[in-house]
Amino acid sequence: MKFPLGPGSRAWSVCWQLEEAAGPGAGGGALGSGTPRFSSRRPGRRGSRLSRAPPLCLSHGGGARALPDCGGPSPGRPGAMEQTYGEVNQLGGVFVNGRPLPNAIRLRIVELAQLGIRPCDISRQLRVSHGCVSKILARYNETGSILPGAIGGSKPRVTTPNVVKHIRDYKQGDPGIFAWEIRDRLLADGVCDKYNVPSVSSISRILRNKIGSLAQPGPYETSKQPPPQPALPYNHIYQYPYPSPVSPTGAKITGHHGVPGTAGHVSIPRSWPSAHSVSNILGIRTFMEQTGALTGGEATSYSPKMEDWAGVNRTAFPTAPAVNGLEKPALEADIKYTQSTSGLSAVGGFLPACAYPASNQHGVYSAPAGSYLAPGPPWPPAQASPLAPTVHSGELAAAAMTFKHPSREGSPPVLAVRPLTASAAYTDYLSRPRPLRGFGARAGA
DNA sequence: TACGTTACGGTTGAA
DNA sequence: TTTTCAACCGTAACG
Repeated sequence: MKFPLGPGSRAWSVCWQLEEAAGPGAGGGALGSGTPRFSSRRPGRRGSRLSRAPPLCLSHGGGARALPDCGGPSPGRPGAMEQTYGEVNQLGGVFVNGRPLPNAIRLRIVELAQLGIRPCDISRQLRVSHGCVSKILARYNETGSILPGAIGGSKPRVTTPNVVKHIRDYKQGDPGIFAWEIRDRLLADGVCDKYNVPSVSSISRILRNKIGSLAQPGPYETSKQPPPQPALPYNHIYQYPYPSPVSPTGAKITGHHGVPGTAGHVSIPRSWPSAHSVSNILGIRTFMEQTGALTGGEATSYSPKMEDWAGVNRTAFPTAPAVNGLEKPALEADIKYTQSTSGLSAVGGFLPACAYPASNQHGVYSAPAGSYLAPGPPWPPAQASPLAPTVHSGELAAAAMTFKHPSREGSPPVLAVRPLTASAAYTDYLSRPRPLRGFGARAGA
């Protein structure tokens, strides 16, 4: 199902502002009465189902509605037509195709799994497809991060000017050198490491295209100015802890994302192949602690546009002040998933522990997370679940989270303990590392 | 029934 | 400014 909600927003802004306290009896939450909760099963090939779904609009007080009710500016964002598209999956959950689930939901998935709830139950309870639950849990088990990967952009260039210069030097020094020899020398000289060394074909292309005429000075050699580095093809948060301490530009790799370090010219490709490295997580965490961002409450002056959030995707992180660049996503969940009760408002405090700042979920699900869960009849519908009743969003959010699987690195887990309402015992209980059940558990086992 | 995998349509952002 | 490309997303279906 789709519900168009507003034009002009790549910053998706699903305008479903659900009843905050929509309980089981509150009319089904986002899915208003009369709205079919389930997309009809569509035979035939996969993938084309979404676009055929009838449009829905989830808006304040009215639950899901047909299209005409969906227009109108957002109360919180004057002038912005909070009209965008969302869809309802077979479980009645709302999602935006192509966009990550809200961090609050991702967090809850992990939390519930840590509480021993089966993934299938999590799937049903949160109304998220089990494939998604599986994916998130698997990723969490593998990386310790609940956050989605980096969306968009392209792979970092490995043929940085510095590399090209070295290749040129090698070629000039030995015109008969083979591309593979150049490659080896790049590695041996520390110009590149195994993660960012150009392929032989790339080197050949460089030799052919850029260094075809060795007599010609390189584009960056005519000036003493350092070559303009490609503007950090991927943001700092994707920095990968290469074995080599030297970046292709010779710059030292800074430890933490968001720290401009060498003025943002650390030409480290992002975390290819892994953008979810635990090191990133730890680095972020450490940095957050250092900057005090975790304790920050100043959720002010944040750009409402998710595109402005450096580091949200593959944008260069240093484009924004480091601290803000971190705080913003860190607090995003607080902003976006605010609940009158403790709810999931604490999720922001957990996010910095993850590999990425919050994804572009700003406005994607601009509803309280609890409300996200609220739509539709309670699950299980008519009976008290042996698991669910003990799991309230507030409790969960108040709990401590382990964002680093201890088994992965043999070090104590990094805990993002929310120092609020959780009792010490409960916090301790939750912070105790244990493998997640079901989906993805094997990855961490 | 539970769960891993994957095709699919979609979004995103760098080149 | 627009297009292309390759990454990622979650869903739904398959096994």
